[in-house]
Amino acid sequence: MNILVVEDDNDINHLLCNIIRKRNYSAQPAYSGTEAILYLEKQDWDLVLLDLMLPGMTGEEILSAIAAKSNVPVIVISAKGDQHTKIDSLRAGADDYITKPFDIEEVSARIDSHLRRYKRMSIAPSKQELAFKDILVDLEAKTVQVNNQKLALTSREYAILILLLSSPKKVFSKSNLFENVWHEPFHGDDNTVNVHMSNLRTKLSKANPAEEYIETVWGMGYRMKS
Amino acid sequence: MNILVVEDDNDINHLLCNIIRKRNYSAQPAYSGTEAILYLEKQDWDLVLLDLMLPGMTGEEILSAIAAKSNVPVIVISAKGDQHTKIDSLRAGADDYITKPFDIEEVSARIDSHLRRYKRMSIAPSKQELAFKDILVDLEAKTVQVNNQKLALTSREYAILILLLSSPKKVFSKSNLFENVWHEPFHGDDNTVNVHMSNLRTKLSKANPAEEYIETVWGMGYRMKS
DNA sequence: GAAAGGCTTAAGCTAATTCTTAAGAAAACC
DNA sequence: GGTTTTCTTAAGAATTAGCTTAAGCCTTTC
Repeated sequence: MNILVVEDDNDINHLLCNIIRKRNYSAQPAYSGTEAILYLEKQDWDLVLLDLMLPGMTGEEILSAIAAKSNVPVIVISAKGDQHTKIDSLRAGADDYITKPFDIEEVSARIDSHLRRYKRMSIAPSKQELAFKDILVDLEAKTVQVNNQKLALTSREYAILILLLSSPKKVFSKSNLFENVWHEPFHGDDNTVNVHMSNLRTKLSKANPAEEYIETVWGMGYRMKS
Repeated sequence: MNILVVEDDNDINHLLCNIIRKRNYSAQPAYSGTEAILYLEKQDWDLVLLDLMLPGMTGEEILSAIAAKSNVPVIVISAKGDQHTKIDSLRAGADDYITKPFDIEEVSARIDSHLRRYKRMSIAPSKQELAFKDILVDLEAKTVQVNNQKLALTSREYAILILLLSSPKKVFSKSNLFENVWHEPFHGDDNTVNVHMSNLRTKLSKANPAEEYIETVWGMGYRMKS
């Protein structure tokens, strides 16, 4: 779960990030509206904590800018305690409104509440895909297309492919693969990864003999071949 | 949009219903926990406003009873203003917590905010029917037709079918199914889903022996067979 | 409080995948 | 060229996932 914390005050931002990390979510601080917009464009977020009083932008501007970029839930955390601002923010697209000074436990509980709801509901929408060369993975349907042909992979092979595709430039060591696919520690004398990798490569190259998709980085591990 | 208002005080219940109707949603008053549960079983709701202090039930009992019946969002409206109760309620499943005496405009704005979010994310937004091959589901009447025959499904079977049909291409893992149908965390050694799936398949294929509707994706879960 | 229907659990069974092993081939390094 | 690492292959064993059935429990209904 990735949470973006938009707050210009350094101390408060830091405090909020700590609350989030204590609950084992990842927190990314942003200190201005423009910085926040950049982060929103760059990747998907599960929740935004937003201070309304940012330099150079009004609260409504920020809220509508966020709404234009994504439909991520937004919790406003603001020093403005008046009903007028609160109601306007909620009407402008905020999902919650907490006034400063805030109770840490309450912020934590509200974050959890929104994430819980969001998680429960994100069953249907947003199509998620991974693409690389002519490999196309539909993460929801868990199908793999190569060279316009459907590829039947076992769940292990699928897990390996997904992992490699998640960071195509990264070299994954065998122990790295083992931890992420098998969720077990790796014992150096194990040929299992080799065999699975071989099987995966065979299936990929059957679908498109002209391409080589996975390369071996000698002494290091494996990586998608770019 | 149907909103259930659970509040034993007649005047406040009436006031809340009026707020809701002013925004052109329909409001249904309930004056006790047991009455609320009955309404929850009888039909689908888009939102619940809930007073925590009801005769005969504690707040947490009500919240978990609601969670067991459906995953409708719940806004708690309570006279208890202490942080402890607030945080406990949010952790117990509430989506929002408003303290009495409340600001009418704020309640209104928060209702809108939750409905907006729910609508944007809900599984089958504003659709009254689901169709797939010759399966026809009437979501209002909760009836299922296959091959022009009415199919009598139990509530669990129905819930499973609805979930699968909501994203026919998506593979639903067992834990995924469990969370969405049973509203409980999944323990790996549980055979329940298997059995229900088997029963559902049997009923479907009795109605139309020629078709296979649900396919098993080995090691991943289940999906509608396209 | 008896009956019916629905739900869960347990057990046996089948099918599919995964692991292991090992030996020869191929590739990379020095 | 020799050494090391990695790849491939294949077959059998082991493991795991899934299916089905039936019995017992629980809840609802009358």
